[in-house]
Amino acid sequence: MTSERYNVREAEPRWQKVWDARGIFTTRNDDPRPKYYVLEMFPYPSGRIHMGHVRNYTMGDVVARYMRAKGFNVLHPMGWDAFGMPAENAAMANKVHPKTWTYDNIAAMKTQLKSMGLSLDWSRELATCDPAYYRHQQKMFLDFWKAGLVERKSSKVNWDPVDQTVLANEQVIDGRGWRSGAEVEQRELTQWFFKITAFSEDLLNAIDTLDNWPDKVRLMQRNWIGRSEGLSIRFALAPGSAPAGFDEIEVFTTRHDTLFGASFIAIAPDHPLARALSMRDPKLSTFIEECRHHGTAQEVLEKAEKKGFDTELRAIHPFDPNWQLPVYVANFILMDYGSGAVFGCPAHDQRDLDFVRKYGLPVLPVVVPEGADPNTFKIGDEAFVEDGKLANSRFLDGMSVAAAKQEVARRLERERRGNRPVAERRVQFRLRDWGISRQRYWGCPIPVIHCESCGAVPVPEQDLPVVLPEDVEFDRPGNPLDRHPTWKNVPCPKCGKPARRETDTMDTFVDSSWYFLRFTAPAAKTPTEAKAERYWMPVDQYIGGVEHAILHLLYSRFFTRAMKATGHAHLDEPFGGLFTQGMVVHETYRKPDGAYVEPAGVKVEAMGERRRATLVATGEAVEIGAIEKMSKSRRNTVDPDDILSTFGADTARWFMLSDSPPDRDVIWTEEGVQGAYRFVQRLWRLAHELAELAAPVGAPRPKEFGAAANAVRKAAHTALARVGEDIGRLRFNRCVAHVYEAANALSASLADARSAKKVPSDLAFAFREAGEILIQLVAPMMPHLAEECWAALGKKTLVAEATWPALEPGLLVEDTITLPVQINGKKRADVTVARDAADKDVEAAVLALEPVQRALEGRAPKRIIVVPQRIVNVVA
RNA sequence: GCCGACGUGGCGGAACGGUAGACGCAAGGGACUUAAAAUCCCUUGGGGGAAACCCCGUGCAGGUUCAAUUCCUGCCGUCGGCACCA
Repeated sequence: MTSERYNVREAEPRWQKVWDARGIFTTRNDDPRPKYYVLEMFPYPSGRIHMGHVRNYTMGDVVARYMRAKGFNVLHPMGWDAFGMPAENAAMANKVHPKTWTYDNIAAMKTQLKSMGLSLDWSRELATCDPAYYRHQQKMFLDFWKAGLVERKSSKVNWDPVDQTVLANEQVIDGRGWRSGAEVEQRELTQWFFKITAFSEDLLNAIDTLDNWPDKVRLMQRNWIGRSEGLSIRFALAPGSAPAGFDEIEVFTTRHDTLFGASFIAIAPDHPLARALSMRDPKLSTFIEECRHHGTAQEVLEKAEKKGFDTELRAIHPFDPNWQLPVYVANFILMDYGSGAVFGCPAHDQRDLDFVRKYGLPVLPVVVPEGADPNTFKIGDEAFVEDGKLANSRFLDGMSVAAAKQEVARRLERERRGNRPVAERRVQFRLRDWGISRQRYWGCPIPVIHCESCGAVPVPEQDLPVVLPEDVEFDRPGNPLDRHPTWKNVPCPKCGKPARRETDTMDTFVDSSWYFLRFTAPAAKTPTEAKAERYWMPVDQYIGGVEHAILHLLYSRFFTRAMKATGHAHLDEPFGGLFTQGMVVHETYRKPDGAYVEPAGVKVEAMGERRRATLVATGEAVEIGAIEKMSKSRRNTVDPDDILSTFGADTARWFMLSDSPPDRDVIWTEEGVQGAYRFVQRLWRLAHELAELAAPVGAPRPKEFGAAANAVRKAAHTALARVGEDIGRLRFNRCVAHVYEAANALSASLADARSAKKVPSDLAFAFREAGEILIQLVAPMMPHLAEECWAALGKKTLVAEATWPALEPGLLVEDTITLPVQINGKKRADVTVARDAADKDVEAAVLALEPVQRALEGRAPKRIIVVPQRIVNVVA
């Protein structure tokens, strides 16, 4: 028995050095073994890692180390999502250059990540702000352009009229600019777009092939793409009142069955007709102006009060020339979707219903529930959106919704006006093209030169990369590129006349849409290197936060397709397996005056069942508040550095894996960390105790095992089987539980052996075998401790390089099994039978049981359900 | 507002439709110690009972089933995303 303790601070750097020196995590592209590519979403270099990173990278590292032990050539790289707004904000606030700030942060975070003992191939490190990276992005932009996947068009941005600058959605707070406080306006800018909608159908269909993605993410992506089949209908405008050039409004609808319930037509505030009308109607012009005084965020627009403006134009119902519908301009109609115009059927659409209640328009139900009387069926506060039978709809009466849609489409398709059908069936997607222009400095320059005679001209390939100029000032708002004298003004590559560079940079989502491809050959002179790309792609396991479930993943799926179309990749889907982890959350603490206090400054004590918190510095009582996502504003962050230096990487890693299912939030608690640390020490002691009683390394296997030895082996192999299964599914919290169970069993056996004073050779062998298995099970999760214990067991090799132990399945099979016996669905007894007992024999054994006899009171049972190997239920 | 998830002891959680609460934490009791820490052992969903054992319990209200934490419907609460935060 040893009274020493495991010195984490000494041991962890020591093992990290050993791994480094042997270069065991550097991955070769020409390794003959099967490949496995595991990747965690790369971090934004904010300056310090946070607990979310610790969790994310621990999970990936467990997978990487496990797959390495299973004999795969594992790629596990790391890089930096290094462009973005915070660097510019820091530049404005602290007068530090974005580049300096970013690279300092990278250096600091790299040190932190290294202290976590992650099995990363640092030789492949990349930063997206490095011209060596973004030059390839510029090249691909040009290739995409040639391939017809890039487009320039107008779109809306948040404009701060005081700062004269474009704002991100997060910089708009309650409709006002975050710095100036000025009311934000929408402004139209001509911007660059990637034509992601060219792949709408394919991006949607291919979701079905992503078997190793969470269902919820697949569903979210499907909904985001939002395919709907509907009808595009041309409503003629009543003659006389409409501005010149406008004689009809085209609407898109998926509810053409409700056409006879239509009460109005609504068009978007930026619909061409609305604009034309506003020229002659100052009131409408004011209304449209009001609509522009929102940010561009969808959430804000849809939460805003529904408002409309009656244009006094009238549209003619396609089935009845005498039926006229009012035309409104409405703030909830989006120009981006469909044709920017809808017909409103209030009885069967909640938003339309709310709208007509406000403006006093009629509500006529045209679909009624099966069996309801159309004459008495009334719409109250809620629209009827379910299936039913058509009513009040002339030739559609009595039809189902589906049949009515068919009939309406059939009739209107045949009808022609002005040499075109009045309606056409259309497939509509909610997905919009990807606007990539950002009016900011710290991003990848868009390699285009604007010339008055030649238009937008691609920068010639030999002039790539277009490098960001470093002599920029952030003393005022706006994009410094736009006011840079020499960088901006260049001759046109085509005609040589004075021209100017595109000063917009790319959305940072572009940077992160192909870094996983670049990792396969990070030094290649082209964006990718075909052989390496074919070998490594797709990423077998991608791990990151759910908050990226839609945008980042969808953009990456698009980008990979676009790279395939331009010869830079060979496949469509970049991520074979996806796992979305939950957040790290923590209790909040507040002083009586309401101010938040950091956990590091708070002492929490248990008072029996209750807990109370006090300030360490003053002893002042602090209120324990809600558990929330770690954030600076709530001051409930825990600095990974503090944890790593106090308890070590293994403790932090173990705790991150142990407490919650990885796809759910984990609550960081001081007690939990203490518990993890205790287990680190316990396992270290266990290894040393085992070493005293276990057979030496390489001892011959006994021919037979006694009961005690068998029990030890069984515990170890059971854990081995379960951990293997659960790591494969990333159920790390269960792996942890299995390790605890194995350790508990082994501790108990050791105690027995010690009190018996003599350890027979079969048991000594079992101790060695079980000890090695246990350490190997722990190794992916707590790699430093595992090396230390491995050495304590007398091994001269590294556990990081050891092959995963072989399972003996025979040890897991029992001769007899004990089945729970239920009476009327409630467990009342157990029955032990032979493993392969026939159902009949099981029934007989169950009927003989005393509690069953008692319950039956001499009657025959109504039914007996025997679920083989699981349970027996007697229905009395 | 729309889309998606989640809700189980004092706490984190476990449970192919089949024994609800594995495992950990906390708490209580005990051993060791001059004492504390560390360690080890025992108890621990609620209620009833001397005990055998019984009753109640997985956010709420229903439903399907021999059997529901699990499937279905509705509601309540919390969280994530909503296209310029990353």
